[in-house]
Order: sequence, then C-alpha cells, then structure tokens
Amino acid sequence: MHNIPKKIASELNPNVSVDCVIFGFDLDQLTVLVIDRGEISAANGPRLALPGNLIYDNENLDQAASRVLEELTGLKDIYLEQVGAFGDPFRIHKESDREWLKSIRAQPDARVITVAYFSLVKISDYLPHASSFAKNAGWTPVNEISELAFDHFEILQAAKDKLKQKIKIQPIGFNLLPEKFTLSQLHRLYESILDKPLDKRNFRRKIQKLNILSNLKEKQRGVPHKPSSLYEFNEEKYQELTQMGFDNFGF
Amino acid sequence: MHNIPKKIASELNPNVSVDCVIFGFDLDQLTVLVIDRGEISAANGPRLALPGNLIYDNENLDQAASRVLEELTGLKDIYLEQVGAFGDPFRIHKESDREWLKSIRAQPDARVITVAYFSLVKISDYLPHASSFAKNAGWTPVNEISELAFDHFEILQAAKDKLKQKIKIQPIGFNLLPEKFTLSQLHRLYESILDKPLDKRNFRRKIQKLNILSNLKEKQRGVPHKPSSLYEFNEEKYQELTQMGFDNFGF
DNA sequence: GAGTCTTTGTGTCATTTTTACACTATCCAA
DNA sequence: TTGGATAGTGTAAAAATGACACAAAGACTC
Repeated sequence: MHNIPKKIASELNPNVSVDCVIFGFDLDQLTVLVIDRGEISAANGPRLALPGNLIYDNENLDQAASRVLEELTGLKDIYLEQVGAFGDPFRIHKESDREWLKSIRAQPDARVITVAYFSLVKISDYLPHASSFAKNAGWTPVNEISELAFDHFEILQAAKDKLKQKIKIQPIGFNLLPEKFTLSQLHRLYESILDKPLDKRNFRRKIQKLNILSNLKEKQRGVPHKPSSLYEFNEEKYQELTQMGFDNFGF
Repeated sequence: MHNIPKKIASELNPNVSVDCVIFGFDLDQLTVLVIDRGEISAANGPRLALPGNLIYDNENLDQAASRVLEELTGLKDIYLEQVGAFGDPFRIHKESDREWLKSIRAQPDARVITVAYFSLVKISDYLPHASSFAKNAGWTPVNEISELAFDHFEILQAAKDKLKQKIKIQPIGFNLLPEKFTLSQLHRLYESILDKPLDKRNFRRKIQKLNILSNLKEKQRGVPHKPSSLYEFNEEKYQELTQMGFDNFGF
C-alpha cells in the first residue's frame, strides 16, 4: 500500500475546496469580488458566487486559496486570512447549483467541505479578468448582495463578522485605500465595515492617536467643496500596530 | 454516475477529520483534555493527542465534533465552537505518528485536513473513560504541554488564542467553575486564560459591574485562612451577556 | 463677483473608565 | 496566643469617551 507517492502527485482532492471573500472599498461602500456564473444557472438560482475551487493534494490550504484566487481572478500575492470551515453535507446540493457543478466538477455529487478565506485589496489593483470558470468577475457592494451560490452568502456573512472583529484590534485601510486618501474616506471605510455611523470628530481624534497617519502637505483638487488634506499611512507604524494589535478601537 | 445514494450512506470521509480542544479549570490552572496513545507511539514521538477522528459523509462538522468527542471521552451535549481548519499536506505524516495511524485508519497515508473545535467544561463533569482508540484520557495543565501528536500542538495554540479573544467580549466561567465559587477562583481563571496577572481590586470591580454574579450568603469552610464568600452566576444575565457580548473586558 | 452649495476641519466639557497602590479582617494550625 | 495565609476593601490622578456646532475653503451658477 504505497500510496504516498501517488498522493504527492498533484491530484485534486474531491472533498475539500477553498472559497475566497475578497473585500474592496470603492470609497463609498464595502464591496466584494464575485464571479458571475452566467446563464447556465440563471434558471432559478443566483448567478453570483465567491471565487473558489477544489484543492490539490499537495498544497496546503493557504496555498490553495492563493492559487484559486489567482486562477479565477488574476489577483496575485494577496494575504489571505482564514475565516473557517463550512461543511454541511448538502451545502452544494441545491438544485439551482447542480447544472453549474456538473459543468465544472468531475464528481459533482461528492461531498465537499470548504475552507473560507478573506482578504482586503485595493480595487484599483484589480483588473477584471475572465477565466475558464467564470464568465466574469467584478466588485459588488456587500450591502446589495442578498443571495449567492451554494452557502456562499453564509460564508460572506462570516467573513464580514470576522472583519468587524479585526477592525477592533488592528488598523485597517492600508490594503483598501489608495496611497493618498482623505480622513473622510477612512472614516467612511470604518463606517461601512462597522455598518454604523461614527462621530466625525471622535473618529478623527481616535484614529490620529494611533499615530499611523502622515499628513501629506497636499490637498484634494477639483472637488466642488473645501478640499481635504491628503494622508498616507506610515507603513512602519502601521505594520507595528498590525502585529501588536490594540485592545479595542472602541466605537 | 448515481453516486448520491452511496454518499448518503454513512461512510467515513477519508480526507476530513475533526479535533477537539476541551478546556477545563482545576481551580488553579487552565487544563486541556488529552488522550494517551500509549506505548505504541512512545518510541520517539509524543504520547498525547487531542481527541479527534474522521468525519462521516452524512454529518456536518459540528455534529462530527460532538460525536467524536463523545466516542473518545464520553462527554455529551457539549457546545463546541470552531477554531479553524488545519490542512498542511503532511500534518499527519511525521514518522512518530505513523504507527498509531496505521492502527486506527483504513488509509493511514491519505491526506487529511482537520477542523478544530474548542469547548469549556467543568472538570467535575467529566469522568475519565476508556475508549477503543484511547488508552486513557485525562486533564493536563495547558502550560505543561510542550508537544502533541500530529499538528495538535499548533491547534492547541490556536484554540488558546481564540479563548483569549473570547474572554474579552463574553463572560467566561459558567462552564468551567463549580456552581459555587469564589471571586479568587474566578480571578485565577481569568489570569490563567489571559496568561498574565490581573490586579485584584480592579478585577473585582470590573467583574462585579457585569452584574452576572450573585453573592450567596455562604462562606467557604475549612480553609486555613479567612473564608471567602461564595458566588454563583446569575444564569439569565450571564446568557444575556453571552449573546450581547461587550466591547472589551479591558485588561 | 456675489451668492449658494457642499464638505472639511476643529475644541470643550462632563462623565466614565482605567490604573496604581496598601492595609485590616478572618480563619486555621501550631 | 501567635503566625501564616488569603479575603476584602477605597481613592485619587490620568486617560478615554461621548455629545455637540460653526467657520473656512473651494466650485459652480447666475
């Protein structure tokens, strides 16, 4: 029974997949990268799904998530964080998902548990990219999503919760905002992640005290109102705080 | 290719397991329930492992964790919370684990990803219980564990981190302490979870403000020092706070 | 170029929370 | 009765929080 060598060869593991929840920020709303499955599943089910696929037997879960993400969207070198495992025995057996599954899986009826990952990326870094699986991938505001394929809506919910937790103990924004940004944009980002309004002055006081912002001596141009100062993150201090974490960014 | 009926039959899924990190508190230290694999693996590897096993194809992950825990330790009706998935391709292929694997698995060389769970239980509720797999199971102080089978040490570490997070946003203790307990015991519990000393007076002030404690009009007896008041949790308020959560039990 | 629109940017005060810190009380045992 | 051990308690200074309103700057219109 020497099946180790066989296993080391790159076979797809029919029982385990990864799914990626990639968040972006369009300077107004939190968005998420979804794949349009096209007409094939439009009969009665949702067209949109999270990027995801089976893992290979010789890669670990983090690697699988990175690979799958790149294959389906072209995004490379993205830091992905695990959300958790989802393993309802019938999670992929809704009737409305069957047609699509048959078109992409060798064993469409296999039981598959999935490990979800999430990440934060600058929308501007992502150029939509067609793939063999996905007709199309694109950013959709999180709040406008009310259904997704399989159990992906549940996964999205869990990822949002994870992000809400994360924002309380780490700085957020470096991976979501353009290099130069305004305090209002950062403010809006926090509001859209926490899904509640935050007092402007208190937010500014608190965020400034973290000491991760450099005020560029540069102003917005061309806006039909008082131009805002532009800021950038002090990368060193930002990373330091990311590592250390803080107890509670208390809103 | 009608393999759905076959899949629905209760077959072990050779690629997915669950592992359980069960925490207890011996009134001094945080402890964890481990299984002694016995001499079979004593050659050069660790004897201790977390309770865990493969899942069945017709159960979800939570169910699998409950089942496996009961089968290996006799513990029933325990609320388990997911820690995450662990999927290094070689996580179970250390030489020192092979003998044991061969004795318990039909496919000892299969690649297995595992989903870890953790829980908190009263030590007194658990009567050690031999099982087919485990020679023995018992409580070991978390701090005395420096190695475990497979990647279980890593899993334990992740579970401890999760617990540290949890204690900041929820009350902890109901499932770990006896019904009647002293504030010092609760204090010690928090210290051993957070792994750092907490100021006695500040701890008491803060915990009392949560309003989850009832001061029984009863004192410790037979202790060679000033006897402590005994407390119990106000279950209703405890559950309420568990649901609501608080922002930060700031230590 | 005056007026309007829109968003920026700022400070204070009252309240609450946090932190640091030391001594007396009570019981058991010797 | 004394010694050893842990329980139980308060305060004051510093820091954080939450609530709140108006002037300044630019773009656009007429």
